[in-house]
Amino acid sequence: MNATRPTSARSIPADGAFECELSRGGPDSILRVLDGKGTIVHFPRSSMIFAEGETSQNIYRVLEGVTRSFRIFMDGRRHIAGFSFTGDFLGLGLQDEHGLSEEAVTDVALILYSRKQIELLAESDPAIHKYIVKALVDGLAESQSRLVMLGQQNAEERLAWFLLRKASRLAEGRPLVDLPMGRQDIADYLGLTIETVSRVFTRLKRKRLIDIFNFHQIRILNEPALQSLAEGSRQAA
Amino acid sequence: MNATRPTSARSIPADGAFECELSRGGPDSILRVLDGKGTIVHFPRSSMIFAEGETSQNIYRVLEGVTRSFRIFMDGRRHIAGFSFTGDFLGLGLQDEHGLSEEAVTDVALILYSRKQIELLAESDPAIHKYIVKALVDGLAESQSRLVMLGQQNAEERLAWFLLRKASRLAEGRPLVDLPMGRQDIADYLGLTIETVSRVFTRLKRKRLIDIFNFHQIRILNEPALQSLAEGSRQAA
DNA sequence: CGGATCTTTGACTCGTCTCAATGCGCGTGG
DNA sequence: CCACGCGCATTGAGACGAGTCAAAGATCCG
Repeated sequence: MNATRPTSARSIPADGAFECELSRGGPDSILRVLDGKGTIVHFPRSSMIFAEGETSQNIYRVLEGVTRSFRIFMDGRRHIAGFSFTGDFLGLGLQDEHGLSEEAVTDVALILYSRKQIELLAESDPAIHKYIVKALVDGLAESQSRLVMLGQQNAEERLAWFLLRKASRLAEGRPLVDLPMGRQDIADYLGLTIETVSRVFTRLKRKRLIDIFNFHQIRILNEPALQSLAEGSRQAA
Repeated sequence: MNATRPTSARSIPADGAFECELSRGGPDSILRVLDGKGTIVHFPRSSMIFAEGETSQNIYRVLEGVTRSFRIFMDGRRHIAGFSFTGDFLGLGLQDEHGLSEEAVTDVALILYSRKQIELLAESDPAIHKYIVKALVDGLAESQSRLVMLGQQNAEERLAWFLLRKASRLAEGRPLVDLPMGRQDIADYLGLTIETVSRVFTRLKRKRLIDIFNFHQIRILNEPALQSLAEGSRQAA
């Protein structure tokens, strides 16, 4: 509704960080085809990138920063469907009326493609098609994992699961976790309240499993213990 | 582990129910290509269809009956990922090590394809490829819906959600719900305990929202009320 | 009919939510 | 530069919903 409109800016050319991004691990050579096809746009922290239906028009790819996709309900609750980091696509698997909006958690730079553009590319290039299918399958696997988490885990297990996931994401191997999002974001993502999240952070700190520098910087002190917490009852028999 | 092996039977030819099935609504004409390619197998109620890794070898399609895909954890808990009905594919989006097993809820008849078979077909026929991608996207949408359910809804809302889903599934429009699965199955699917499921059934009955003939036959008496319960806080603001 | 299996119901416990107050960090303006 | 206020995070007390444990009822099938 009252969406903060993009701070336009198709100025910045695809250099520097962009090139660097494309060479991040994985089958990104495939995606080099997308170079120069899109338009770069910037959004300030907490601004809305798209609301609901707009998704069907465009597809974005994160260049820099973090975003959240979410939905707000009548009673004011918010469900966060996921966070997207550098390299991730936004709106890939979503059709028209999904009701998912996207906001910038930090200042972000995105590349914008038209859906048509992507679809044509996918049809002409089987490698791209394959990549997109893989993204969908991965997304499905991710969802399955979260379904188990939400269905079976308690607050402590959920947060451990979350921390480990972000740790491997942002600092390969190193037990330092950067959490650009706030406590409320984490709560809405894990299906908890902000108070519970906060309490569990404190509890994990008292147990010496983690150390909290500030709101956004966590160090994992006892990774194995955290791991077994996160896996909890999740390990298949 | 102690999986009940299939009652073999590749005897029954693809007639009757099969033909009928293929003409059920939707883009099933596309799937006619799959006719005669697969092998028909039968499984008795509660027998295991495949366990974990086997998924990667074959892909099944339900001809008749209902199945559940699930995972068992160390502590004995079971998470049900979903139920599959006539026409559904089993193991489509799953790669190798998903840890999902599949069991027959009722006696079932399945058509079995090799994954290779499907992949070749998909490569040669873009319509099939498109169909599979659509199945993946739909699966993702389904998962998103369940994530909201598990993250935000209470027991009553979850059961209402479940009943309406099954109602539309098995008896288009008519408010009669057939539940081939037991209470424990429903509980493991909704992330509740069997006792809670049972209590909520009773509560909905006392509220005159539903009527319970027997364990497996439910009539929806007040669909709008059930609907608003199911949507609860789900309605987007 | 009898036993196995599944469901329902009840009493109690425990975890998370709710409501409310306090604390902390940071930017703004005096 | 400090004081203030604002937004966010933390902490506490109490309520409530779902889980647990236990027992009684249904239902199915031999």
